[in-house]
Amino acid sequence: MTASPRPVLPRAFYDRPTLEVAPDLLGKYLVRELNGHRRIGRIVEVEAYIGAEDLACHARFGKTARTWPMFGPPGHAYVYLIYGTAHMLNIVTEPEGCPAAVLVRAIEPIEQIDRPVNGPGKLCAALAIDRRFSGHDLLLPPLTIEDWGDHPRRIVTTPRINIDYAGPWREKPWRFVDADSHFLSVRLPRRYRER
DNA sequence: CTCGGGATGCGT
DNA sequence: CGCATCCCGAGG
Repeated sequence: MTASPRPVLPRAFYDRPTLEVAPDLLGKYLVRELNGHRRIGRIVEVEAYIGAEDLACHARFGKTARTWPMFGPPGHAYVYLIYGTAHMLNIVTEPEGCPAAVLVRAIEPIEQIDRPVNGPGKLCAALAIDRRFSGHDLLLPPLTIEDWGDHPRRIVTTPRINIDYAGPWREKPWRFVDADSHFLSVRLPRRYRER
């Protein structure tokens, strides 16, 4: 049993302030078409990276051979490799010229996914996403985001993961998670898991 | 906890 | 060019 395609998120969805787009991405469906199949995961954890002033955002180096997609139009992918082992999928937000993006950190496996996806590198591996997707338009196959009309019951914010170097930006509550998901990359503190 | 892994941006 | 650094993951 295979789900049919649903509406792909339009450009206008991404062309908004990053702190609005990020929570709205929770509950949306990341769809990777490969070999005639649709590998699908429900987005459950994201982080916002906003502008050249944000010391955790790669845009702090300006527009470079790596970071150029963040400076382009919204609704495109920015993908990079870190630690030589893990690819990171980011979703470009804000109007062209405003460098910002949302890192997709975890998805819930829905279809055709055969390994853990509770981390940004693991989900890229499971969906066969690498730097060749950097600059890809997310309104077009083989990588899109669909709206299936579902919404998380509870969204919780926390500081972003592994940005201890980012000074004053370290504490900003720019990580957004579906508090009821069992597929997060880092577990929520107990006080958020109850209820 | 350690540590591999490879690209990247920057100082030279 | 060298090299410190990095939005991680696997393994112990």
